[in-house]
Amino acid sequence: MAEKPSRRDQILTAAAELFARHGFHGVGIDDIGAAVGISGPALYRHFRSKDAMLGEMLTSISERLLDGGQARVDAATTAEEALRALVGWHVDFALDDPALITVQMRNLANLTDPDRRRVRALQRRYVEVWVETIRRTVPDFDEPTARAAAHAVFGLINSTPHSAHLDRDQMAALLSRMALASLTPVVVTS
Amino acid sequence: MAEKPSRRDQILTAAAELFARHGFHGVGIDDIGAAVGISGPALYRHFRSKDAMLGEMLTSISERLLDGGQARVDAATTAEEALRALVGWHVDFALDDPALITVQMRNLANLTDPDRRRVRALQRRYVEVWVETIRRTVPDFDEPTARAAAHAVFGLINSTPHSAHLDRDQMAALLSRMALASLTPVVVTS
DNA sequence: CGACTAGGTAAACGGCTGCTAACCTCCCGG
DNA sequence: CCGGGAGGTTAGCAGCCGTTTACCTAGTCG
Repeated sequence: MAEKPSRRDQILTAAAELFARHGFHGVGIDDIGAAVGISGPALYRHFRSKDAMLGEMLTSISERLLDGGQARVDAATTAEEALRALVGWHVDFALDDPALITVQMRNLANLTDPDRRRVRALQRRYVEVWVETIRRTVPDFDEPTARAAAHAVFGLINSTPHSAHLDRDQMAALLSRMALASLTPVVVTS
Repeated sequence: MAEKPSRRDQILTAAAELFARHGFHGVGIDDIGAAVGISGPALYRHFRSKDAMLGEMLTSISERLLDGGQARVDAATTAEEALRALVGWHVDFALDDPALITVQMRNLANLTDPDRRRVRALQRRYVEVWVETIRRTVPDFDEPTARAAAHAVFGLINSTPHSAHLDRDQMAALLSRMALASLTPVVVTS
């Protein structure tokens, strides 16, 4: 039998799906409770507040993204390999956890101030990993351009939740190819 | 002197910016009023409800996108030209109206049911324009693939609001190049 | 000049919602 | 066997917020 997920985790994944669909303010405490079979205020046995749920959810996802990305880059030997690994990592994440990706994209504004600072810091470090990797493979991108390009690639890959009409593997292949192609126009064009 | 924008339009643009920054539910009626120098309930002289503001905002943006896109495609003579025009059109829109683009991406869920139906219908027709154009330039994409690719390109271009650290023209050039490159990997790769 | 209208105000209401309080019930270790 | 903590429950409060109401201007037009 599978490792039973702790109640906290059950709640977090359920909440993530609801937040992704209806937005943070569009979901009530009672909705989240109902989604895990308990009702309403029982959640306060596990979380200090609704804000705390979002906070924990977003910091954990940001940490996972950063750690995984860093690990892939470290494991790669060439710059091109690193970029491919990074793209693959982010694509897998977006396809396997579309709810979390959606919440991270849309609900940063609903975080508590200290939580938002923490999450932003993690995200910046993740972007930095991308920027360095991009600049190693596309040397004629200056830093601001590489940063803008990284954000654009995030947008491309994170668009997944809006178009699930392809099966997972085809989607992964398509997104990876598009992402990599979008990052190497200079070689072909100019 | 410029054509004075009607009060309604002032309100809509102010509301768009607020909705983009804080989310629909994160903005109060009083905030919107304050942003245009009047206070609170005065808005009800111009709109039936807060929902109606979002509804009008999103239907108008969807109509503009569709009409503009269709026009560019009709004006083009070759398929490649049509695709370039479409990309340029969407990029310009995203760069000139980042708030509207953000709201359209994030706040579909907050629409009234009939409004959402209307907006969805318009969006689908816009996507259809893209799908047809993409398939004319990349014939080996089947329809679902082309649709997924279109959504991915939207994500890429709409990522603009998150990374304004480049000036407008550089940003437009970068996004256009990346978008076009992401759509034509097959020619180069296989 | 008088009356109607467009547009604004402040005050109040009513419902929704996050959170707390008080209470219950297993389960488990000494 | 019994006491306490973990994890539920329902009822209720408090505050926020969209909306309505009643009232007040300033133009404008017959």
